[in-house]
Amino acid sequence: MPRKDFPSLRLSDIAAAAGVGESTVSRVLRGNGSVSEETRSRVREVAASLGYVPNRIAGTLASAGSRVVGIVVPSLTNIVFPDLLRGAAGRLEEANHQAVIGVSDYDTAREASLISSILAWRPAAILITGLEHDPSVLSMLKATRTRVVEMLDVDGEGIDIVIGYSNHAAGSASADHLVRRGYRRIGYVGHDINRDLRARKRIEGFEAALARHGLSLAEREITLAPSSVQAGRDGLERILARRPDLDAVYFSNDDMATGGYFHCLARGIAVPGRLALFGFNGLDVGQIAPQPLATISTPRVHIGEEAARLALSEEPAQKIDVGFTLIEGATA
Amino acid sequence: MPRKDFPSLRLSDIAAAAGVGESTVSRVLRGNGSVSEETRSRVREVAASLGYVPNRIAGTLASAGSRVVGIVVPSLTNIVFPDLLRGAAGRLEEANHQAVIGVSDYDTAREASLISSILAWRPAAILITGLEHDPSVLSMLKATRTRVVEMLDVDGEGIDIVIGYSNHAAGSASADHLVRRGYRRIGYVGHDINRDLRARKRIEGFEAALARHGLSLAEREITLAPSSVQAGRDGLERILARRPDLDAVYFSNDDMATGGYFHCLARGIAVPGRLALFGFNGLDVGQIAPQPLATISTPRVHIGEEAARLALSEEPAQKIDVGFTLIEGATA
DNA sequence: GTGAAAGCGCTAACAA
DNA sequence: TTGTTAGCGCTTTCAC
Repeated sequence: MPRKDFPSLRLSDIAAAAGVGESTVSRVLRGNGSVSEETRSRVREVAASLGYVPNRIAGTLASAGSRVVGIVVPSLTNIVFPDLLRGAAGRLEEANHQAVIGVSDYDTAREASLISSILAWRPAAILITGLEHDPSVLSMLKATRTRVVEMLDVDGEGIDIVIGYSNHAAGSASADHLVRRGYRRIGYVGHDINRDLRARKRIEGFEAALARHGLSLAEREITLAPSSVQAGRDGLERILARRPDLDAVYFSNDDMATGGYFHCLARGIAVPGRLALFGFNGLDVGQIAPQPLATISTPRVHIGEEAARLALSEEPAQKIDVGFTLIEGATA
Repeated sequence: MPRKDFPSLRLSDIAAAAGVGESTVSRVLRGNGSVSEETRSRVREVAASLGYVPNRIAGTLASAGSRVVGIVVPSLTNIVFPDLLRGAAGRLEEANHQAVIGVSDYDTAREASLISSILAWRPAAILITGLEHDPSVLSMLKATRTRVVEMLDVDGEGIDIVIGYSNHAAGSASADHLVRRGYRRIGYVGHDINRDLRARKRIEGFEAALARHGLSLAEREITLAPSSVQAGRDGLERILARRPDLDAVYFSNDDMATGGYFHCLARGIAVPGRLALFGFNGLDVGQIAPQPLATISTPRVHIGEEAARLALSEEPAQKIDVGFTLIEGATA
């Protein structure tokens, strides 16, 4: 039964026990400054034996440089964001920094409030997704002059550092591919694009490319819910009920497309003979399926890693397009 | 181009600008203490217009009560842990707390070091997974008297609060189910059980139950890698190469089982006629497949939520078994 | 209802 | 190489 206000060991306790001054203990524990080998080991010993855990709150306040990095993601349901976190957390740990996370649930107001409470910890940097934010975010970030990295998108203006890929271009590339393969009656099965702005940019890019080919989307089916395998399966069923003549369907992402693929398997719809399927993300599950999913793969873990690295760097503001890779797969 | 050491606005700046004392500003901003409506609104206005963001580092140091909760998970690759985080992060946000996360990569030494650095932030509580930890973890946690919640497992001794399910019992229930259905030549396809101790407890429970039925595992195929769809597909292929006569395979989790299912689809192996498949976790993807996967579903988001709630509560140490649900599915 | 002042536990000059 | 001391920005008595 732990208690909250429990006077834990302080630096001065260690100093007293080791018979040295506080600053000496501080030097030893932080490994800087010069301390004789003898005192050094004695202090370490005492600290360890007493189970001393330095108070970083005090340390940070005194040194005005926190080792915290805030990360705000819109969701944890889609594996894309855990991937991003994984990359970032790994790098941060190497650099001896701590990740404070927030989940905005694709809500810009909530994102703003999460950012504001993270800012209260005076983080060394803050990592967020996308380029569209509540106006207050911009002013808070500018005012605190915190290093900011915006991830996963390059279609627009960034605040400081931007690293990602063009969702618009990814959508276009998907359309070009389907058209090149001869598909003409193409439908779209998507999830809530009012909230997921990157999915929206993809379908916009997709339609723009179709238009360049003199085509347009034959039908669209949009679920007002987060993306999921279930939503993809149901969405495909509904769109086919309305337009049984579709020859290809573009999905808002791989989860959705996997659901669509399952629908085809269950109903005996030949893929891609009767219907082609195209996703986005390049998830493991889509690639291991009996027919690897045609999709676009993105280097998510890498983006997280680089975002963390840049966040802690002194590099100037910049926009980095890491690109994407079209996977031909076997469903289109 | 943000700079690190930038003298941000302090409480005293607001106090000066509003023409009141520091303590008054503090009272207003924290909404306690009595302040006249007039001063209150004036202070708020000034603070807002100047874009003041309180420094929680200083606040926490002064009040000795951090609003940080540490969470250490072994991985983010398996959606189970993001689910846990999602549940916990939601509850923490409601309670105005911040989540600091660490990813241990199933390494107990790294877990210990993550816990120790999180402890340096004097968190209100710390959430970890499983009941097996480096001995140092126990002593650190005891020494700091931090509230601890261990999640996802109840098979063993806990430190403080424990919330999860019995992996051993889940394994046993899976075996009982397969045996009841008439399967006798049962194999196991698993991932690195030296690191994933909960997967190990499941297969131990599974074998114990088989033994009670007078049976034993016909064959086992273990990949020394994290679980994945790919590993499951490859694992099933290998185990069948050695023992083509298996009539059922138990997988270490649903990702693995999904891979196995894909292998069967690709090779035209009739499921469950020729081979039954059984997983663990009850993931979305397994349930939406043409044949819903036989598996055991666990309330992961709920565990995360409850863990967060309990972590911030004053409840006594306790162990909560939230149980699990066997999903018959159509693959066994 | 409000302000002054004493810390919270550490770091970082500055001395010695 | 080591100790002393003045803050870091806030919260919290304690006066008024």
